[in-house]
Amino acid sequence: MGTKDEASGEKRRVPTQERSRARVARMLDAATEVFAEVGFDAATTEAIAERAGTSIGSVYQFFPNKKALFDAIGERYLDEVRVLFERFLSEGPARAKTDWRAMVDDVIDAFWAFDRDSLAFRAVWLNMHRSAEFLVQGDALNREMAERLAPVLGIAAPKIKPAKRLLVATMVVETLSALLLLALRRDERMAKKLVDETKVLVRRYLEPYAD
Amino acid sequence: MGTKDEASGEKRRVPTQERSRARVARMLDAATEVFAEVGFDAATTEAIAERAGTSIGSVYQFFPNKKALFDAIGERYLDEVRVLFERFLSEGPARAKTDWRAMVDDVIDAFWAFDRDSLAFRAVWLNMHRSAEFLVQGDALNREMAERLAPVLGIAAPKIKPAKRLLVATMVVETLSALLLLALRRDERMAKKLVDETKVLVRRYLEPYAD
Amino acid sequence: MGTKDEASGEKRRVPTQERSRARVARMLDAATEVFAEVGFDAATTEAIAERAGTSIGSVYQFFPNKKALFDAIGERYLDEVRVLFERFLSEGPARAKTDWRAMVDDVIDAFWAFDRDSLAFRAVWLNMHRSAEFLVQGDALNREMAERLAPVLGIAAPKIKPAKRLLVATMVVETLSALLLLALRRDERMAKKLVDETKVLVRRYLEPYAD
Amino acid sequence: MGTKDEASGEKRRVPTQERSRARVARMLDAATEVFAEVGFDAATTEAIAERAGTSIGSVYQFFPNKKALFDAIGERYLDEVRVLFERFLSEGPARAKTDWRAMVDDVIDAFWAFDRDSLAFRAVWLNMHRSAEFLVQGDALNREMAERLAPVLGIAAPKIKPAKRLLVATMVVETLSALLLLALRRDERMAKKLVDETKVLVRRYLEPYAD
DNA sequence: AATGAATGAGGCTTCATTCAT
DNA sequence: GATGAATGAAGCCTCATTCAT
Repeated sequence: MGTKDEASGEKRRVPTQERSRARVARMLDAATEVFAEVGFDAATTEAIAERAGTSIGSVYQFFPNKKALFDAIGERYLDEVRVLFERFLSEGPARAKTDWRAMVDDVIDAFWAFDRDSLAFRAVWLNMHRSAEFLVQGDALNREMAERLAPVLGIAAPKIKPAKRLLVATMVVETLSALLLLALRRDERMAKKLVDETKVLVRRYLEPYAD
Repeated sequence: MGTKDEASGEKRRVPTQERSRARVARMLDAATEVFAEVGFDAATTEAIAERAGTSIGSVYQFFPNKKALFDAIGERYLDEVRVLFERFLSEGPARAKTDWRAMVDDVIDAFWAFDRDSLAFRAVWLNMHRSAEFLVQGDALNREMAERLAPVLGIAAPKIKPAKRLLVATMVVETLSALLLLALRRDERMAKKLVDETKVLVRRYLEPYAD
Repeated sequence: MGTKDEASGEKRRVPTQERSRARVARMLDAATEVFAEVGFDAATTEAIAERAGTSIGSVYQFFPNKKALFDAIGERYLDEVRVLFERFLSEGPARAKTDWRAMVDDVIDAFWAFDRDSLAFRAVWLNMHRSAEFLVQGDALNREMAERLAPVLGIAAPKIKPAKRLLVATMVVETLSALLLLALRRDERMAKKLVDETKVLVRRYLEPYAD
Repeated sequence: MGTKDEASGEKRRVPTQERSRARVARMLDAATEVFAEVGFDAATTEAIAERAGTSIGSVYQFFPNKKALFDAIGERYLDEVRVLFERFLSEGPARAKTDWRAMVDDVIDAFWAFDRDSLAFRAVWLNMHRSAEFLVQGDALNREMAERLAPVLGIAAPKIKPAKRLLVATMVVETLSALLLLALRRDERMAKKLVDETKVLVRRYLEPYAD
């Protein structure tokens, strides 16, 4: 986990050339968009290649099959999420302790901003439930996020018994995903309301665990 | 709503004979299973027919296309959900007022039991996000559930301003769905923990709105 | 030829009951309409049964397959054509001799009137070219019509050598069919012009053969 | 007209490479044969692909659907017919005036030779009457041929009032098609007789209009 | 490495025909 | 005899994947 070389073989070649790296990035961007827009099955490799400005031949040079594209997107999404978490963790335990309520808001805002722009969130979470094969990958993602959240909770909500931390983290991750996904398909106004109410929900849930 | 002749233009025969009715029920059961297992796109009409113990020809006698099967499942699911809600509503507003906490638990237990057996829940919620076409149907379902929940909240949580009731109901519906869906793909032990924690979450969320 | 029991077995049972006879007639009418409207392949047996006010089951009681319906229509068309010819033949050779020009006009008018109402002409000639199987049937029809026309020509156009009579008759039949078919798919005004010009054409063609 | 991108929305690739062009030509040849042999509906795309020595996938790379193949054949046929007409028109009005009888013979001979080899004629005229959708295309072809013939008639048969020219041309085109089509399905000997008699018919029809 | 033409398995759907009631 | 539900073969078309250039 987190070390590349995933599930379906993901990558055939490690792109050493700079140009290749950029090309692969364009492919992933394109795939993310297409998967987010029409879903995994309706997405055609041709459409992805075209939007990436390449040929399918080139796509298959780096990804053994369609699924590998999806996996790579998940991986990249995770990488970005890791960075996001790193940021909050680096703010120091100090803040988590004293100001956890505001921190919850910040985290939710950060994810909301991130998800709205990147589309990766949508692509990943929307298609994760596709089938058994995807679930493994999906749950892995889910679990990693929970694992990253757990230590934060350890500080912000010290009353949670260590053994239960992962459970609570999982609850939060899953709830947050569902609600942001919902917000994503509503109009601007409603989205804002949903996001704000999500903050309320998470705060109320964690409150008794805090302090 | 609830009177047949839905969305995708049911240009097909309406089952009047007893035997046909049973057959159609078998088809819907089969479709529910297959959609729940492999997702809408990966599900083949052939597989559905086979599992239903009929021929594709017969399936198409009642459903004009694959999507119609899904819509019918959604409709049937909604019908069952309506019954579930009716039950709680008929218990009288009395309980909602005094004993709303226990009532939340009961509702969650009821849905959990229901969802675990029927698979319809899984089939519907998992595939609802597929595409624009499905979203309409999916959000309609979502909205109907929220609308049914809203009045209950009106009694149990009188502090919610009427204008905000639907928002809160939507939050609960969506959160509940996400968490039960999660529980559904975990093992027995973990599922129980998740369901229990879900009760906690919902209660805490509603608490300040109650009384 | 002309004795029933054609090609694909045509009829399974000879309808003795009056009711059955009427029913079969309705089926043929329906088939004629449908074949004329959408063509043989696009015509569904179900549509034919429905328009005939029966069930497919009943259709198959009298016709072993779809093709048999078409053959029966051809047969019935031929019967009607025979009657038409009989009429002209019975007017006596006298007229053919002295007044053949007017007779040509009458024949063409008669066919035009007949074809426009009955639809059978359209159904038969339009679908006759479908495939090898149909061609046999179609050419048979063609030939029978030519054979009926030949003796009339023998009188009206005595200069045609007997050996050539069938050739000329075939020419006339085929030309007439093509032009009436064309007229049938043009609007009223144009149709009239075409029919009139057809008379001119046939007259000019036969003129040197006459007298 | 004549520039590609026809009717059924050629959303497919335009063959630029030499190899592709040859492949497409093979597909059209195959389609022409199959359509001519069994008719449009009975023709299967698979059969066409096989006879063309390719896969259906390749066929669909260039033609969005079966109908597009037919349209392309019609278009190609028209192109060839145009060339044929061009030839006669370029012979100069001189001949049409003095020697129109021989010219009629030549035209008929030319078409007969052309139609016998190309099969396109058969494929097009036989299936043109199929349905409303085909009629448009079919009548367009019919009309174009008549329009090309009209000016020739203007010279050869100056007695036809300009307003009537198109009518006469249409008569000739349609008659000629019907008779050549008939000749095509008879044996060699009979075919020759029919073609010769066709010349007689057309000459006699036009005679009074000439000079 | 890049391209994109070629392949063909497989999915959805229709409809002629059968047969139990 | 009549009905119409049931069957399943077969057709059109898509699209993931390969491979020659």
